[in-house]
Formats: sequence, C-alpha cells, structure tokens
Amino acid sequence: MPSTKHSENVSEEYGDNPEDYDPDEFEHPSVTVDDIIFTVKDDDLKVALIKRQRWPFEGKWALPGSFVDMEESLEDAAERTLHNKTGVSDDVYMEQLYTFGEPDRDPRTRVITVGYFALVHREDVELQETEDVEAIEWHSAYDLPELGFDHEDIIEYAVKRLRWKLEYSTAVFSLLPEKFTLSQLQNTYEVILDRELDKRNFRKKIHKHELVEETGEREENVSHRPAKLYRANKEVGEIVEIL
Amino acid sequence: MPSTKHSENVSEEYGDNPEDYDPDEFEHPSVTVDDIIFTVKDDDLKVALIKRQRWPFEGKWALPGSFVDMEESLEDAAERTLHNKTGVSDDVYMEQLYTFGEPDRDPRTRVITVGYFALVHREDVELQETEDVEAIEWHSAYDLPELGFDHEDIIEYAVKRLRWKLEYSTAVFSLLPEKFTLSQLQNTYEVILDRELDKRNFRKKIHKHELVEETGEREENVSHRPAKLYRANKEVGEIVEIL
DNA sequence: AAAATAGTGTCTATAAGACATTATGTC
DNA sequence: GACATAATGTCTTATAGACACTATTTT
Repeated sequence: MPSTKHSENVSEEYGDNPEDYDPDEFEHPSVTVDDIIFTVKDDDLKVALIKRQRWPFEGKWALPGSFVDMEESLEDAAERTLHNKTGVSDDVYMEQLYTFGEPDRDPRTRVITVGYFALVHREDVELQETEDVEAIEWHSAYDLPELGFDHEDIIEYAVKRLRWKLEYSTAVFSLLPEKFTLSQLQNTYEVILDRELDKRNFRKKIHKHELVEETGEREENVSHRPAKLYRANKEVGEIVEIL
Repeated sequence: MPSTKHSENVSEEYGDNPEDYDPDEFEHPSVTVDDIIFTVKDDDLKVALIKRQRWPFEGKWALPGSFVDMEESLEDAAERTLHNKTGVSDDVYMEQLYTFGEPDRDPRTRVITVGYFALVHREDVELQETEDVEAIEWHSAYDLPELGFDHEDIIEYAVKRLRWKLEYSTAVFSLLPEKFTLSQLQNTYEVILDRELDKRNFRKKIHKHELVEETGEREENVSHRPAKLYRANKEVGEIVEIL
C-alpha cells in the first residue's frame, strides 16, 4: 500500500483530479466528527468532555466524536454523536465549525475531523453516560483539563466562534430556557464574552432589536423582587448585530 | 465489505468511538479539497472553473479540486491544487470555507470535500492550462455556467463569505495590485457587494481606519487627471469593521 | 425595616448617511 | 477649452457609552 506516497507523486500519476480516482486504489484518511457542546451553568461556560479509556491519550479528556458512516451526512453524524454521547435530544443549535486535518493530529492514523458546534439549554444539561460508558462531564471552558489530540485548539476556536455568534446572531437563545429573565440573558452574555455589560445599555439594545417579548409571567420562589419572564422573539441563529 | 451499513449499526457494534476503530476495517469516504478562486476583473467578480472531460458531469464546469493525500495537510492540498491548476503562485490569500459532505453529492462514491476560498490579485490572473490539460477559465460569479456536483451551492456560500470578509476584514487587498487608486479600491467593493457606494463616505472610512498610505506616486498614461497610488497599511485578513 | 434584585432615562460623543462642487490632468 | 476622472466638507440623524437612583418583593 502506497501509504507513504507524497502528494506530488499522486498528482503526477493520477492527474490530480478527483475524477481520475479509483476509490479503492489508495488508502483514504479516516473522517470523524467532533462535537463541541457548550452550555452556560453556574456563571461559567461549560463544554462537554469524555474521559478516554484507552490509548492514545488514555485518562485524558477529549471531545465526543464518531466516525462518519459511508451513508450519513456530516451533520447527521454530528447529531448522532450528540444524542448517543450526551442523551441530549431536542432543540439543540448546531452548526459546522471547522475541519481539522493536520496529518499528525491523531497518532494512530490519518484522521480528518469536522468540528460541530452545539449549544444546549441549561435545562437539557443532563449528560447521560450512555452504553458507550466513558465518563462524560461538563468542564469549564476557561479551565480545561489536559486534553488529547488537538482538542484544546478546537475548543479555543469554538469559543471564538461562540463569541462571534453572540454578538452577531440570536444564538444566545439556544443557551436559555424557553422563558428567561433579562438578567439571565445578560448573565449569559457576560459569561461568554467574559466581560461585564452595563445593565441599562444592554436592555436598551435588546429592546431596540425587539429580541424578546414579555410572557406576562414573573419569576417565582425568589427571595427578592421577582423579574419578568420573557421569551425569544426571533428565530435562533438569525443574523442581527446585537452588541 | 459492509459499505451499506447504517450508522446505527456501526455505533452499536463499535461503540461509536474513533478509538475503537480499525482504519482498514471499513470503507472510508474519499476526501478532496475544492478551491473557490476569486478575482475582480472587468468590473466583475470572477471565479476560476475547469471544464470536465469525463463522467460524471462531462462537459460541465466545476471547481478545481484534488484528493487529499495521506501525508499532507488540508491547506497544503488546497495550495497544491491552486498551483497545479492555475499556475498562480505567490501572495494568495486562502482560508478554509466549509466542508460539504452530503452522501450523494458525488455520483461515483462518497466524497467529502473541504472548500478553500482563495483571493488572487488582478495581475496574477493568468490561468495556465497545466499538464492536467482541462480548460480553466474565469467565469462571472453572477452568471455561472452549468456546474457539476454541488459546486453552485459551494460558490454561493463562498460569495457570502467573500462579502463578509470585505465588510469585516482587510481581505480586499488580496484582490488588488500592490499599488492601487482609491477608485480601484472602491470599485472592488462595489463589484463584490453588488451595490454602489458613496465616494466621499467611502474615502472617509478608509482614512478613518488608516487602511492605506500614499506611495507618493500617481497613475500614468491615463487620459484624465491621474489618481494618487496608495498601498495597504494593514496586514491582509486583519479583522477591522470596514463598511 | 432590611435585604436583594428589578427596573428605568439623560447626556455626550462618535459614527453613518445624504448630498454637489472644484481641481487637475490629457487630448 | 473640452473631456474625464480625482478630490474634498457639511449637515443631519442615529448609535454607543458613561452613569445612579427608585421600585418591588421576600423575610
């Protein structure tokens, strides 16, 4: 098997064109999806990680991932991984993040991974340890444990994307329950952007863009003045310049 | 070969984990890169396309692409494709666009393609028909011929990214020669954004962000008042809110 | 009444957008 | 001097950011 061939050789012999290619003639890279699943909890930005049980990176943490099956789309593979590994099911915002393909990123073989970025509601946050058994836990994105592969870089990239999403889209609603207070909304922004926002200016903008509408309900069982509960007034993911 | 297996089966039998995977046990998808190479020429946004010589989509146009070799990075594959297919060499802005992986996007076999987005200077624009021989030509992104695969979708997505890049980064400089006039700069924006801009407001912004500096030179051999020539005063790709 | 959080408005500075005339070079 | 494009400024409106006090509920 010409597994050590260089691209130049391949190019010369095979005309460098997909159409000249016999899919069984060469070794192919493996393709996986990795999910970067975020939530906001306890005033902290959390990312779901599984603990690895075997070589390589045994005992270290890593993103939940799966191989892409020959007959499923990338997005289906990412959703399947989300469901199988976390037990989380509906109402999850998901989008493709980036494809990481350095030849040596996996010590076993050539693995190209397509990163998918997911935002789950605080409520959905129960990570089920599924049959696949490895421990899955929320970790602070600001204080990560030792990670296998290039997953630290992937998470760093995902946090940048998440910040962008918050400033320029309505993705924040995928991190909140259906009904939420304006303070919860602001807190979600503050945790993710890692800076404080002015309450009055924040509310001015939220209302100017008509991002929320009143439900008519208020908080209950709080030992202070209860806040009004709002719901999202835009589709999740819609592009709006918010901050 | 269990090439028709569904993902659920794979998941159950193999624990759904990359680490359980024997790279030779299953058929892998093929992985390609496709380059979406843009330039601005003749008041038009152009994209480089090759004419296909064989099935599938024989006679139709398609993006230049290559298989990813087992030992090269995705970016190296994209650059190799750029050089081999277009003859274009230095000073090209390139970034990963998106990964397209619908199972049926290629009628031959499962092919996942990583799109790379490239911007070349007007000057570098000589497309060389290389040994790989198929015709390569610039086509208007606003008036595309019939394309094979999902390449029309890919180009549509790339045009959106390009517009975003122009509004929020200094990527425009990769489309211009080293020295350029402010009218050329404005024209590049207008062609890509597909709308007219006010000359005075445009110049105000360019100067406010200190995007350009004077070279001290002026245009030559024009039959009207010659414009000053400027050069970029920021790194290409830097993030700045421009328009 | 004390504690805790909710909720609200003004002022200033900066940015965005609409808009027309003069300047300078070539032929 | 006719032609073609270069170059420039003002005014109005909208947006962003700094900033502090009152209101409401629970205990």
